[in-house]
Amino acid sequence: MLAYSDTRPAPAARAASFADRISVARLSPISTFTAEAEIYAQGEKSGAFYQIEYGAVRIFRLLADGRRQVIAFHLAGETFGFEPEDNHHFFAETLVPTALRTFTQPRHDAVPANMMKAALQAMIKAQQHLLVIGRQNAGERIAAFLMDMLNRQGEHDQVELPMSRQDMADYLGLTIETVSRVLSRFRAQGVIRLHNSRSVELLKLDTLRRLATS
Amino acid sequence: MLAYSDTRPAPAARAASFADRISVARLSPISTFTAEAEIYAQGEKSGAFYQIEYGAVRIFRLLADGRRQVIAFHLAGETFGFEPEDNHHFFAETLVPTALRTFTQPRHDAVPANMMKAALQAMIKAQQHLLVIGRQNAGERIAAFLMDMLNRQGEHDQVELPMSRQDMADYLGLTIETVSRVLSRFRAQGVIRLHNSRSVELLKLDTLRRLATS
DNA sequence: CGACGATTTGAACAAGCTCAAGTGTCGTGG
DNA sequence: CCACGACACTTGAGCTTGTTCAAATCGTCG
Repeated sequence: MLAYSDTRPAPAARAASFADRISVARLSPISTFTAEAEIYAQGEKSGAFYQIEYGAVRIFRLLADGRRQVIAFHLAGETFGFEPEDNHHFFAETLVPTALRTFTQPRHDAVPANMMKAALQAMIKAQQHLLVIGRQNAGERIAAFLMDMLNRQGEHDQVELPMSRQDMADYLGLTIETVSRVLSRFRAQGVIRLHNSRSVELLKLDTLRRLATS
Repeated sequence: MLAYSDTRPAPAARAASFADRISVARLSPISTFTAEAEIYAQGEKSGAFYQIEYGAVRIFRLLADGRRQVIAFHLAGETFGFEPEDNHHFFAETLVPTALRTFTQPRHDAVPANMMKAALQAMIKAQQHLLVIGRQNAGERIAAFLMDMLNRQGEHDQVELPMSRQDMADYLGLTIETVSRVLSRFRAQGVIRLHNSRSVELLKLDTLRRLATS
């Protein structure tokens, strides 16, 4: 079993916050997935969205020649799967064993305000990520990624990575080798400590924060 | 006056489609801006969103050292300015003389479905752009950009660019020199023809399409 | 005509990629 | 309990793409 699943119980408080305000919450079924399982595929019929009870998910897109861009990672408590059309524009797969609560999208003319807000936050997040990928160098991208993961995990200086180096590389628009080299450099500089390849301790938070927002 | 404004009347049909379905449409005031004018700034109070009557707009973000990422360009008929919080996350500026219709966001619990759809489409667009910037090379990025502009302008093979090379570079995560070199290469290969630096004729659409989606 | 800003072109450089080999870790089976 | 194999990750060396810095050209406007 991956270190991630062992050390990180689902943050129940955060997980509940969204469902509480959705009237159909108690009707929503929960499905469980093994690690590396497909949740939906690009082009597939959409119509539902999902909240993660526990586990982690990657949303990504492929080019014809196999190049892959990971659009987002989602952790326990977060929601994903909103689509403007009837079909999914991306693939969604689990990283680790994962349970999802499925919500069916209202077919009415109006949409709950908190759903709108969740969608808009996903949009802002994607747009912020554009800056990282478009204008920051490898070190800055990794720093931004680590700070983002830290903020979402609520620990003081400990980050558990549910994804592989390849996933990180495909999220940050880098190669697996560059990701590895930057992490090694950070370790050599005393900026981080790697307990194992999926567990990072952030030793110099101010350095990382300065890099991330350069 | 820029060639863009001279040659491109506002596409009235498309411009009307959104406003028609918004009940407050007839109450919405219109404001006009000169070229290169600020519409709103990052951190500024938000609460309204905008539809372009005529003209064009860039949405962007800055790093401390001046690096800039253009998140999106918006043309006549399109909407922008949705925010999940009370403050703008980005800057919005006009590229050319522009008129905007301002809509005040409903403060209710529910949001019109078509507003949700517009927001989700902006999200998908940003996420698609991540793939371009994260995983495509300079030629592919320019090709994708030209095809996108073509699709939004409705012409058969003619694209008018309301933005400078610097804007294009900051949108595509490249430098101004690389943008210029790729365009020159495309011209040398007979893929495009440059009437002037802001007006492009697409001669080999299939080549561009293949590059863009490679 | 002349000047300014935008764009293009050239040459050298560097960040990150590719290809290749090495190291570590974990699960399985003897 | 230890050996083995598979796979993920790390490290190294050379190369490519796109950047940087610099200069030339173009277009527009007074």
